[in-house]
Amino acid sequence: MTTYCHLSFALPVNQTFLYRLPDELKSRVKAGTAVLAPFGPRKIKGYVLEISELPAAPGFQVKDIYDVLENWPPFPPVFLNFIQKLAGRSLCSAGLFLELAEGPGRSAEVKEKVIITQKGKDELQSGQLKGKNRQLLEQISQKAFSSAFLKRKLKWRDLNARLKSLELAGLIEIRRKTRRVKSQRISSPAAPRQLSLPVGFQEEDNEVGPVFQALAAGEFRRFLLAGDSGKRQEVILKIVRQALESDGYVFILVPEIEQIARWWREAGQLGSQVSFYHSRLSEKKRKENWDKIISGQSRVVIGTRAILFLPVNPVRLMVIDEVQNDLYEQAESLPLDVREGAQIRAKEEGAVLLLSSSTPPVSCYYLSQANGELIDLGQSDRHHLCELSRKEIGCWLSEELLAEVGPELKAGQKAFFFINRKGYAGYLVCPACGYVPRCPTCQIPLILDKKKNELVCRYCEQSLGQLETCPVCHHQLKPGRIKGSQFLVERLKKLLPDFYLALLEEGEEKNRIEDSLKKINSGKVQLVVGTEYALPRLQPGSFSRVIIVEPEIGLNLPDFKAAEKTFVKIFKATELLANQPSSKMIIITSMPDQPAIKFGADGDYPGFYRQELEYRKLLKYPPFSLLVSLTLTGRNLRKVAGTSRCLVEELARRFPSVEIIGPKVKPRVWHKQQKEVRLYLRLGGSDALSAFHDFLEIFSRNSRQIRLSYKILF
DNA sequence: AGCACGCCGACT
DNA sequence: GTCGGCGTGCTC
Repeated sequence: MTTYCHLSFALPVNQTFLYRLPDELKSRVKAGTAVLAPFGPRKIKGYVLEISELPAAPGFQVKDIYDVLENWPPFPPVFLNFIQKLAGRSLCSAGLFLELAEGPGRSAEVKEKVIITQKGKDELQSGQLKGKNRQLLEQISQKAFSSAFLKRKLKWRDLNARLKSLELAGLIEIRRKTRRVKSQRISSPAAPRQLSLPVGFQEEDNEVGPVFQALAAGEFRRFLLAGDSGKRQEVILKIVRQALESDGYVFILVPEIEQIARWWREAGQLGSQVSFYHSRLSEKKRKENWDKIISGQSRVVIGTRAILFLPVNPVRLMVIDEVQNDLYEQAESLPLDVREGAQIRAKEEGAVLLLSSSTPPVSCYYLSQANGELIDLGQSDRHHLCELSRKEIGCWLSEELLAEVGPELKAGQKAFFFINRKGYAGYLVCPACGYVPRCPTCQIPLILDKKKNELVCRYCEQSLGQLETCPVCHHQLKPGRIKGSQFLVERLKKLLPDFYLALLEEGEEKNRIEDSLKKINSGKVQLVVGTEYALPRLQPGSFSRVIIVEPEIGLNLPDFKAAEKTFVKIFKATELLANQPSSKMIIITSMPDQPAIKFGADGDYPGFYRQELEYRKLLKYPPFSLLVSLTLTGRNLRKVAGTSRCLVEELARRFPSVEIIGPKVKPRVWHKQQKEVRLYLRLGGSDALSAFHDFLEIFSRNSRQIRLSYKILF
């Protein structure tokens, strides 16, 4: 009998590899242990998923594990199960996720310095070196650099091979320094106690009774908490307190780092057992918070998706705040939706999953209601006025602005202009022939950025300099009808010169944004212009006027959630108004009867929900069908495209009822190393999902060099 | 991913 | 013949 290990690497290879475990390492290796193993010509870190005794050697050559890497504390078994489930669902290697779960300084870091030798200097001087080798030696002739720096600076594919051969020739020396991090002196996590909730909590008439019961039972259950944000906050804190009565952890998940702050203030009443965690913490802070969480000193963790990978156990409650936010779906580093990842963990941990939003996704609300998972706390009454104006924004500014906003500002009130487009104008147009400059790769109209004086593509972000005249008929190009934030700022500064103005949008300098927010909160700045970026950053209830400019621009996008997204934005903007009769919301739009706009303006979620559900039913969109977006990635676009065609054929054969939309090449792909092709699929219902998943798993295993991932849209 | 290998065209 | 620039296949 020989002992073998199944290793998973943090590589885009969805497969485990078998190694022999030498006797002298046996005592230090368990499932989850990080080890160093030979892999082709390299030696890399891998994770032990399984240890097994096999009587005979398998039919291929098996190498030995080389060494054990420090990792403390070990991953809890429940956590490892979660990672394996996650990997199975994402069609990718568990090692990729386990790497995310490594705390600060869990394993040793290797630093390489590349130094020129005397022989190297001589040969450089004598001029017998040519080409890339010469360039490389010249680079390091004065000062030694790290190999990581050279990789960044030179961007050569064959850099490592070159370094190796030059080292062998004795022209350079590579000094390797392993920075062994001190093993952490944190106390090991306490063993989970038997869950014991106080008996007195069963308030039958309380709407959160079922949540308390699920917590007590310690089994997975999901709830959607809808309704007014103030009430929700209160209820969530009550549930968190209850969960803390037991031993485990509570995770509060927010869509972006900036939203941690709000929870941090609220959770203050829970005392010192609260920590926050996200991917952009400084090394020191990360270590500090990590230690607090792992040791169990902090059992409430507020943070972004990074907290999904905290290797602690047991987790009793997971809250997903702002569950409608599509940042959860767009998580670039994850091959699946964060919300689905959280659900997989909650299931594994036997935790309660609490989805929370004042504007839940329509399909989420529908399904929760159908499954008895809905807790709707209801909306609070709105007291503000609402006005819809069909005027064009330029007209409105010159005719009504001073009457509407001027007196408010003089009285010390604040006004917020919401415009969801950056730049000066949405496009340029030739007044004579109608020519519109477009992005040569993405084919969409270019945005005029007056500040930088250039035309920018909002898909691929490339800028194309300024274009003064029409290339067809040489007339002067004019800004088009759809205006952006820069236009608004320019006009407002002219029309209301006595008041300070702040612009809040993505891409502004971080310090400047922070400064602006401080001045807005202190009342020094009374006039705010912002895009979607501004909505979660401004204080709710702090404005007496909110003016929404042309919210309809997103409605034409080919996205079944376009209306829902528009509704949510308007709803969020109304929440910025002080809830009193003197407050007023003004929407400047050419579609005042559009349901998303109308119901958004009234802050009427039930109204919008009923209307939207009707459309979804008619068009067979979620929740009345299962919509999946499927992505194929790889180095070679021809291969990716070929595989996608093959996949479409196979799908059509095996799942005749599945509707296939696409394939489409993603517009951004041209600028990335990895090429991407995307398909949209409509499955009949969720019962088809597991067969679909199994098929994809086999298909992905058979198509090497291509990565597959799919997200369920809802 | 990262590495080796192999093919090809450009340039001595 | 040699160098650099890809594309391709493989890793227990």
